Amino acid sequence: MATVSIKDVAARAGVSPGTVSNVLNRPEKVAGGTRTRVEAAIRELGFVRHGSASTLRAGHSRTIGLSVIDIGNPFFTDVAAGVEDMASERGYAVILGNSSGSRLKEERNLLVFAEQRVRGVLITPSDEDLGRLERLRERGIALVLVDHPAERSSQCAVAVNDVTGGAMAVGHLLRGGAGRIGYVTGPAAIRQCQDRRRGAEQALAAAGRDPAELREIAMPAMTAKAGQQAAEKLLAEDTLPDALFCANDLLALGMLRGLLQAGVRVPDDVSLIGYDDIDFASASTVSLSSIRQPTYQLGRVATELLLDECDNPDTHAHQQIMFQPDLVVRESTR
Amino acid sequence: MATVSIKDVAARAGVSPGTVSNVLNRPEKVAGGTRTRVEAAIRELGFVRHGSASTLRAGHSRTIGLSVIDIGNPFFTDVAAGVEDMASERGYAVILGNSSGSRLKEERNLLVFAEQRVRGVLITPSDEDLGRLERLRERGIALVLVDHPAERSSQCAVAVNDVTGGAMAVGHLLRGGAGRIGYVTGPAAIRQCQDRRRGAEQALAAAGRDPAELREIAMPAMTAKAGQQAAEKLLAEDTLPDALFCANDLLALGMLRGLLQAGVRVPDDVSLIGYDDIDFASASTVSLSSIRQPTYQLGRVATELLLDECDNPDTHAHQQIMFQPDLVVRESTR
DNA sequence: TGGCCTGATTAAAACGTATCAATCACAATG
DNA sequence: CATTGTGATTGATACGTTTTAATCAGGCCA
Repeated sequence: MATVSIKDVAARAGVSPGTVSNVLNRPEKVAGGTRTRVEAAIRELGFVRHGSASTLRAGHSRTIGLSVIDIGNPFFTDVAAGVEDMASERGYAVILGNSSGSRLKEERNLLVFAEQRVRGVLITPSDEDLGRLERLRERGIALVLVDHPAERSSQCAVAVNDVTGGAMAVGHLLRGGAGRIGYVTGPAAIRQCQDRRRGAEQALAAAGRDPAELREIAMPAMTAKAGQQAAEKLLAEDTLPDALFCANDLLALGMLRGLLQAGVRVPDDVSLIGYDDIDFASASTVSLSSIRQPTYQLGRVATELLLDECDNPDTHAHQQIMFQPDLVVRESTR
Repeated sequence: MATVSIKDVAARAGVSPGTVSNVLNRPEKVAGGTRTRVEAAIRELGFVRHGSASTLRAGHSRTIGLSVIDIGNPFFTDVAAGVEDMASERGYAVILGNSSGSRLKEERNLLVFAEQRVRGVLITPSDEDLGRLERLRERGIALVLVDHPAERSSQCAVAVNDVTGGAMAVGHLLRGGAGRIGYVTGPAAIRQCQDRRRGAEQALAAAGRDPAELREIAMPAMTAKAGQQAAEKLLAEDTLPDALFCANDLLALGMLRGLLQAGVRVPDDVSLIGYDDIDFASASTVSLSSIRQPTYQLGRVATELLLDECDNPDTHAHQQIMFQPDLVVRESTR
């Protein structure tokens, strides 16, 4: 209750409040003797700076906002870990917002961020309408898009090349001698699904095949359950494809289970590759080939860009960073 | 840049700043006509309340701190989702801190929370020394322990009964006719591991067996990889146990893979049960029996308790809530 | 000795809001 | 009509910090 303020510290150390503020913010400006005296007073009184007062006066805070689509998804969890680590290294706190893919919740998160006067916002937008994000920048809030390419060069963005990833996956299947290839994907609205399909088609074209050959099986969700349903769908048909590319590992794991239970051998009868390389990809009974993304790194770099923009607004050059994914070959592909 | 304040709104609506503040905080106190006029002005000017100024003046914020041990663990992710949902329903923002099991990082998180003058803190403590948490309460910051039983009745806590869970798991194995039972666990310092073992021993005793029969295989980590290593360890011996209880699902999935690859049939040769019922438990090739915990609910209830303590500090009665886990029987056990 | 410079310290103002006592308008009551 | 009461609104103040200009104490040089 008895909240101890900078004044109490000043009184105890026999200096003025301004000096205490200086040892807090520009220690080099204050003489050695007084500094140690003030630091002692701080320790003795258990003073901790009132962040809100500081923010109010200084005009900016030491927090950033992070808005993700689904905190339950291991992909975003890894990103968040990267963000949190980098932010905490630089003395920033992270306010977490989960949009659950809902535009309404995303708006609400952004409002909270604005109220808190966060220094900047990291966001994986829940849809393609980015106009409203521009309004943030007008308020002086820095912005970095995460796992989404920039629309214009006047903003920062970090992403992983999903087209390349799709091409890697299907290229690998083709090198394994695959004939008919299926693409098991999620909702058409999801950009990542589209990009990965484009990559798959490019790989087919590069191999002198007709991209239209790619057989698409679209599911309403990207979960293991949906993957198993996709398997049932395929098994009800006359012939199976030689190889399957799943738009994420959850779909692939469900598919794997569905196939194995029906007596289909993986990879002997059907090759199978996923995307994301989540932990469980390597732990499944037939370990899963997949496309690895530098997820944690994505979070770290995005945060670094954001803080750079905050700390050096004039010299800061907006960057659009595109990471490249990696092919991870395991047992599920020939 | 041109940040619009409550004064600008007041000028536009032709009222005093105090009235605008009332519209914001106690709309029922202000006459209908002026209220709509003020609300219009707010909308037209794009005013958003300055959270820091509000916090500074009011003496308390609309944020809570959440400190977890490992944001990469699906268990904590689910908890965080529950926290985030409940907090956002009640108009609170969540500041996330990841301690990574490091005491130092935990301290740093708590400092950040204190600076931000969070209304309360939700924490899964990284070790058993809870004394320092008391100091938070002295600062007037509410506190709820998450997934950790309270030490005294003067604090709130929510947890899941790990002893019961352990007993459920081993009881189920015994009913399936298991003779020799193994317990695959993590570091001894982890309270959950100890509690689950105690439950397992109780189940043995209740069946008229000697608790000392329980064969313990301790691993340094609780990951799928560690689970597979545990399998190798077991397979190197003369005889396998009839049944295995793993302290979490990651260990169990690794164990499952190790056993199946060695040609051991599950559940025909060995029954296997895990703990946590993570998503992937049901998606593995032989779906995994497990102990389900109300994880998301844990986060929601913890947040509810915390906000109750914040909003009704006088009538608030500290509660220690202990949830009960559920047995989920799938294919991996007889 | 007087003037000037430098580095350290201080005093005071400002940030945007919430709160509380005071004021106001006006209707109801005696 | 005078009084009281009620509900709506206002004005002023304080919250804890940062920042800027001003002050101060010495040291240096002429």
